[in-house]
Amino acid sequence: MSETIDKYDVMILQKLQTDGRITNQELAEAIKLSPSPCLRRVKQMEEKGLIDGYVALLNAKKLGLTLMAFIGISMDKHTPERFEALETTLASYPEVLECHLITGQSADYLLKVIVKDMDAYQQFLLNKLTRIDGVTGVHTSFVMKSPIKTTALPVG
Amino acid sequence: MSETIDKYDVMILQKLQTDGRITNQELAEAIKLSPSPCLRRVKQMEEKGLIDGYVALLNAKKLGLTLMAFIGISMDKHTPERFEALETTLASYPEVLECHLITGQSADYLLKVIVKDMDAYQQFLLNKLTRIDGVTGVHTSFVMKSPIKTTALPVG
DNA sequence: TAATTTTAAGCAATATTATTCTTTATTAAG
DNA sequence: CTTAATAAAGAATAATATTGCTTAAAATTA
Repeated sequence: MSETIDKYDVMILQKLQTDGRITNQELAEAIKLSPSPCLRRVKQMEEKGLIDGYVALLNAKKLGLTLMAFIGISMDKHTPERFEALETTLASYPEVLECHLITGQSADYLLKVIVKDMDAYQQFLLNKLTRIDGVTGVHTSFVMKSPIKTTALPVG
Repeated sequence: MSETIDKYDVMILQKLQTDGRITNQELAEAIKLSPSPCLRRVKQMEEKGLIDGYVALLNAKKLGLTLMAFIGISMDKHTPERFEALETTLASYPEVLECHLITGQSADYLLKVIVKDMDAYQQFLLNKLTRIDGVTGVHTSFVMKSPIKTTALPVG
């Protein structure tokens, strides 16, 4: 099992992180390799799980999703049951983009949430988040702007 | 200028947010439309800016990026110059995936950072972050796990 | 409601692109 | 060096995207 990532693989990954719909021919040209070995490398990295998948990134503002927030959540008990129940419930809410279990004294979970407006946020908070068992504290930070926003991981 | 998003567009966006490399034929089939109007809709939404782009999502763990952190940053002065300088500097660091200007008393900025290990994190903190002009406080929360992690915005 | 206009879908032909197989080259080990 | 293994290149075929044209559906007006 060759777990080595050479310079060609790195270049492929960098390109695909920027343009996930680049044609194999263009990709091959960009990394100075012919199409067939280029495609083989891509497929191998997909199978290895290095590439999780391909997605379209949408423009939140143009879709009317103007309010983003990071929400710190504190729990009463730190039991696996509490955590699992919370995670399952949150996973069913499409406005929750991310949920992270974090270290630190101020919160147990950190959520990234996106909604239409402040009214929708209020609905989310009152009707969804604060109704989850075990949630004792909620601290919201609204996003005013996001000068850096990338899905590209630092490779190489 | 038709700013209306109908049910076909919604279905297209939902599909593309899950599989950005789906073929136009498969996409057309999925939304029950023939390939040519399907492609036309996709192109239109790309031009309108509803679709920002397409990217490959990589597996951080398999790339050896095992440590993710959210970092709250406090600034001495809240002047545009300070903010711009910080943002420009941060944008040059590939380990910084996101940078958000946020509301709240605990921090001015919230960063999402990914690095190889704790040693790399220390290097980032000491050699990069804390050396930026105006940074008075830094509070780190490490990510233990991320049960929810999607780039798909709630459409429709 | 009927006629008209507008808008979008369907169809078919062409151009691109992906994919596979075979051959050739490069690299590593003995 | 020679041999074996690995990967790249090339060429042929299959799949897909793309375009222009025709037809249908929807919306508007009289």
